[in-house]
Amino acid sequence: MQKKEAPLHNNLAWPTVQRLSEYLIILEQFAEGGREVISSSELAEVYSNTPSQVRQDIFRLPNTGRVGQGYRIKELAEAIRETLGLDSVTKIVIVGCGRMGMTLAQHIPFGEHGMKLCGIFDNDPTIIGLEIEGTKVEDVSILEKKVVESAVSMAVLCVPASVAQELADRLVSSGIKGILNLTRQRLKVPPGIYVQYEQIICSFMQLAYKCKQSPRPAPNL
Amino acid sequence: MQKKEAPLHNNLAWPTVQRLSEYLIILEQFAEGGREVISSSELAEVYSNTPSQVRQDIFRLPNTGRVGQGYRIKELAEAIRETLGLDSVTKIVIVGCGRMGMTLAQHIPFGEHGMKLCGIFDNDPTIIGLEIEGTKVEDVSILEKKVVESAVSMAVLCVPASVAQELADRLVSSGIKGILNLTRQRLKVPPGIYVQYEQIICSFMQLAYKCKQSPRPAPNL
DNA sequence: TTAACATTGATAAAATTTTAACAGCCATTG
DNA sequence: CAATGGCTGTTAAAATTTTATCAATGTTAA
Ligand SMILES: NC(=O)c1ccc[n+]([C@@H]2O[C@H](COP(=O)([O-])OP(=O)(O)OC[C@H]3O[C@@H](n4cnc5c(N)ncnc54)[C@H](O)[C@@H]3O)[C@@H](O)[C@H]2O)c1
Ligand SMILES: NC(=O)c1ccc[n+]([C@@H]2O[C@H](COP(=O)([O-])OP(=O)(O)OC[C@H]3O[C@@H](n4cnc5c(N)ncnc54)[C@H](O)[C@@H]3O)[C@@H](O)[C@H]2O)c1
Repeated sequence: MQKKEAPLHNNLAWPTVQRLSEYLIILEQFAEGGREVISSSELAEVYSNTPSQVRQDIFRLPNTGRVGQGYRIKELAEAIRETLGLDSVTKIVIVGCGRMGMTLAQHIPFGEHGMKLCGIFDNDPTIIGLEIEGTKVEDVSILEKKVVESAVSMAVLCVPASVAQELADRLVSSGIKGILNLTRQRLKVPPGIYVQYEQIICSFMQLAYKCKQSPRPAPNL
Repeated sequence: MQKKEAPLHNNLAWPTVQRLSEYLIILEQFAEGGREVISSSELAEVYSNTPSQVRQDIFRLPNTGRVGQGYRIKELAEAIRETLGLDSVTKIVIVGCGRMGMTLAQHIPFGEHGMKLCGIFDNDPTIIGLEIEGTKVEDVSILEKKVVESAVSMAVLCVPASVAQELADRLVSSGIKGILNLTRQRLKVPPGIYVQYEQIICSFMQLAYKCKQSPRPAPNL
């Protein structure tokens, strides 16, 4: 069975993109544990879907598995990164360094995923100047300057909702390409600029819906 | 045009559930602003989808809009909450009160969404006893006892990945129904228990993929 | 060397989700 | 009071996504 030439337009289904990003986390964990090869059924077992779906998701990726053998974990991870656009260093900035912004700065291993944190901004004088994981918090007044200078492509918004749109506008006019918006404010952006919304409370609601499907089980201590 | 009787089994499509939870956030913001009525096209404009999809999503909900008039925001919000399973108070606990756990405790308005935070647990003596937004951090050794006592139905895991599975097991054996897992550890749980995974880094990756579709625009200051 | 085995790559069928279309209803206006 | 216009509820069609299936292939063991 021959692998077809890679499709010109790597246009993946959105659900596939979502799963691929999660597979990557799983693959990295396996790799850390020293594992070299994984099969679609093992990955499906961990992810809780089917081997068929895993193969279908991986099908479009440039890298090939070995028929009968499974996938080389490192190669597969690299193929996913490349396909998602994380092959070159993706520059990002954090805007708003309160509790949330600081947690992200300290805790998300950007480097491990082909991204580089190259700026943290706030407007609170007591926060400006703090150094977090090697990055100094800067005054938000120089946001545009820094974003343009470093050709930053993505930003995370962790400011109060009331100023989110204003900062989004400033980011967009500085040439940013995508915004990860953690505030509750829905943003208006021009076409060609992408916004990804993320609300933990929504995950709770979705979980509540799942839970509603069956009654609370009895404790089993 | 007659509204059909409510379907017996309110089995919503999963993408619909996801959108409904986001509509709710939007509706709450409109309500705060004093708005009383909203049309499917206005909601679609803010959410960035189509009026048709909005109507299709709302279609199965018990509450009715007024033909020609739009939806009463409060009624619609209430219908969504009810459908998602947030009509009665859903009890939740936070497990792990480091940076992430603390941010959630302080920042997520559980009460506004039909949920009640009724416990925060950690194993660090310097953290145990702290009071966060009116809830004391307790020793994780009494986790099972408290979960059973209060009939808690959902938990958020914000502990190090290395202890995530162990704590998930303890939660499950205490009768928990759903786990919102913020750690990178994929969890094994028995059937009938639901896990919702949430990784901000995955949102970044998904955003990177969106951004890859077109080149970075020139700044426009 | 050959046969058995496990597992992918690929395709086709099934299922789900989105989009489109429009009849019917309610408020408003003259 | 009748006509108009806006917008929902509902259905059906289109598009997308998931699932099933199986030939092909490298590996291992006899
Ligand atoms: N998506 C989620 O799940 C989630 C969870 C928690 C919080 N949040 C949201 O994240 C945002 C931040 O939350 P937080 O807990 O960090 O709040 P916070 O108040 O601790 O932090 C906000 C930060 O923004 C800074 N700021 C205010 N105005 C600014 C401006 N004009 N320019 C630059 N910086 C500015 C403040 O100085 C502060 O440091 C809020 O909108 C909150 O609702 C989202
Ligand atoms: N999903 C995301 O987007 C995201 C973002 C940031 C962090 N995280 C994850 O969230 C988790 C916590 O991150 P953090 O920044 O809060 O780390 P942290 O180290 O600040 O907090 C971990 C807390 O767990 C407590 N803990 C350790 N062992 C425990 C046990 N057995 N029982 C109870 N409590 C215990 C520690 O005392 C500490 O307070 C980590 O797994 C991290 O990877 C996820």
